[in-house]
Amino acid sequence: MVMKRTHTCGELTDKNTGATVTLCGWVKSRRDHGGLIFIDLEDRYGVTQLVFNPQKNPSLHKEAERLGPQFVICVSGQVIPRLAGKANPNLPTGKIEIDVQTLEILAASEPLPFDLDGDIPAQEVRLKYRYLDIRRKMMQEVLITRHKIVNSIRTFFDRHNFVEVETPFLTRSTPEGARDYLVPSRIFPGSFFALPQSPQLFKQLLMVGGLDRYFQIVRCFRDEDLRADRQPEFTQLDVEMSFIEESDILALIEAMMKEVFQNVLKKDLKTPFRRISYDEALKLYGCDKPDLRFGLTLTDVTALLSKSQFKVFQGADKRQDIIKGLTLTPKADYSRSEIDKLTEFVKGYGAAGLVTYKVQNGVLTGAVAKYIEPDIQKELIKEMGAKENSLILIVAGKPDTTNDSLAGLRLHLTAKEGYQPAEPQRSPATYGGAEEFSFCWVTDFPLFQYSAQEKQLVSAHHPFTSPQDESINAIMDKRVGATEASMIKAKAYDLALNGVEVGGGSIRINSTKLQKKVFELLGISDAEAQERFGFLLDAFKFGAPPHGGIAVGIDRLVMLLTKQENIREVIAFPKTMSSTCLLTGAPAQVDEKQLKELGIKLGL
RNA sequence: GGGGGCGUAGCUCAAUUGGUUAGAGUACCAGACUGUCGAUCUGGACGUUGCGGGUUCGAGUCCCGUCGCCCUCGCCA
Repeated sequence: MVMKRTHTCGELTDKNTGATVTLCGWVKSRRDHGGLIFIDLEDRYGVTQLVFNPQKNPSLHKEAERLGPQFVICVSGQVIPRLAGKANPNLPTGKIEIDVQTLEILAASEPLPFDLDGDIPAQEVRLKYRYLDIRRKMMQEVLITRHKIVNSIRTFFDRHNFVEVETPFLTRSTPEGARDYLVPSRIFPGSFFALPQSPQLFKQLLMVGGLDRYFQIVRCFRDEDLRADRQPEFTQLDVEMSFIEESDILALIEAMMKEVFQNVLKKDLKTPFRRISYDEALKLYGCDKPDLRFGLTLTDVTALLSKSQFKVFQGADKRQDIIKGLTLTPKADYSRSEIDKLTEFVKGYGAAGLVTYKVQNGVLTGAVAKYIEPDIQKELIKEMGAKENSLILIVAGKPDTTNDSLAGLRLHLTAKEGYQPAEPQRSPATYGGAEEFSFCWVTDFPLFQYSAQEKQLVSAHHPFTSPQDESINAIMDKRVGATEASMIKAKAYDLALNGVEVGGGSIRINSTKLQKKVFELLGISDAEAQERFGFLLDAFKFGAPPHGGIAVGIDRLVMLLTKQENIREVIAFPKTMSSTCLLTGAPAQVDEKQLKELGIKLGL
């Protein structure tokens, strides 16, 4: 194959002096002195300066005057050293320039809607002209890093004897609980495919198929409202293995991450990652994806403060409420308005309010301090590890909202205070961004959660998740009530990185009998189970090996490793917050003819 | 579905308690200029202040509605 260009715009140095070269690229800038014209020619590898000298070649110089920003050109010429003292030390190619002998304009360009080197334009503009946004260095670097990460992952799994298998996009809904994107069937009007929320069932079938070690880098689709770290279509590393246990999966992913960090970031990642049980995570951090880069842990003071006469707290334990809080030291100087803002913050999570005390002269002060009995005050200060000038922040209420709001408050305060240690004794040496990337496994998730909405137990993970061994007998032998069931732990695990959930998985049930029992507890009838995933249950009749796996969110992982604050930044063509594509205008209406063919009548 | 922020020239932003002709930088156009590298200098052109309504002598500014983008709660592993 004959390449048009002999070099890229980033590789020529004084070592190439004298060589005749051909370069292709975009005109980054033209500096026209009336006489000499300098062109910065750019491609994704770098920038090279071209010179047009009217005395050497008048007609070529005339041509160069026509060149505008972002014209695509191809030039041939000789690599010459720049004049003494005129080198540009900021460029790898700064010691040389190209004395152009031939110029071909491959494509002209209209003025761009925004400056590639200027301030980053509004999201509307970036997404509408995403191809121009991608021309920016920053975007290219992120996309290249993403490629390297994915490439490193593929190489890792290939070397460990995994087989990448593609699974269908046109399929049935999998039991993950999010809304499906539906695709109408033309052959069967009124019937629909669903785009997969994940390849969950297929990967289990691959285990039944004896493939033993499967992985896939695969697109998944969920029709839910978006967030800074959520897109309607996103990419997962999907993994499933047979004849393994939970610890095997964790170790595998740790090894993979270590390799990715080494290959892509040139950083040594410490393994094994920290492990924390779901219960412990909830207790100390109020959430199941704790950011362990810093301390500022929560303290449960339900028992103590329920005894108080203060009616916000009194009898909380009897109402099934909890009282938890955190202590900032030394932060008694928070102003009234700052505290009001924090109160508004927790109210955003549905908390009734925020009770705040300052510790001064060994006692609590603040608007509502007088309602707390002296002996309880003393005990509270002790339990919360507070000291002189500490600020104690307390939320009371339903467990979920209390934990949610305090987990949010913890992150909020940490960001606000710049990772300053609140209490070094209880959170040793974990402040100050000492750790750039803090992975942790959250294990021992509950198998079920009670859904108040449905008045029914639902799967915390998905219905094929195996309970832990000690609970299996309980489930099989006797009838398990709702409260007992909510105590059962699953062989399920999540991977959190800097407070972001980047993965999750489980060991699956491979016993038909146990699966039946779990469906029973979930209120799924035999008929319904057969209807929704009968094909999986059938498969399990024919020798299903014990198996389990995990899925890792590639977009989120790339986002964290490239220090981006939004998932859009690591996706070439992302959707807006309202799941539209500003570039193509999708979703869009379709021809009446298309609808008719699909048997669809709009009832808007 | 709820809460919040933003929307002014192609782009990034400004515009005093509501005040008279809505500015700046950059990009664009024209001209000048032989060592620049964010080139420089001179001049020019560029606005339905997202859209619709209202209050007012007067609205970019206040009110109501609506659309778009972003953040967040719910939702979503």
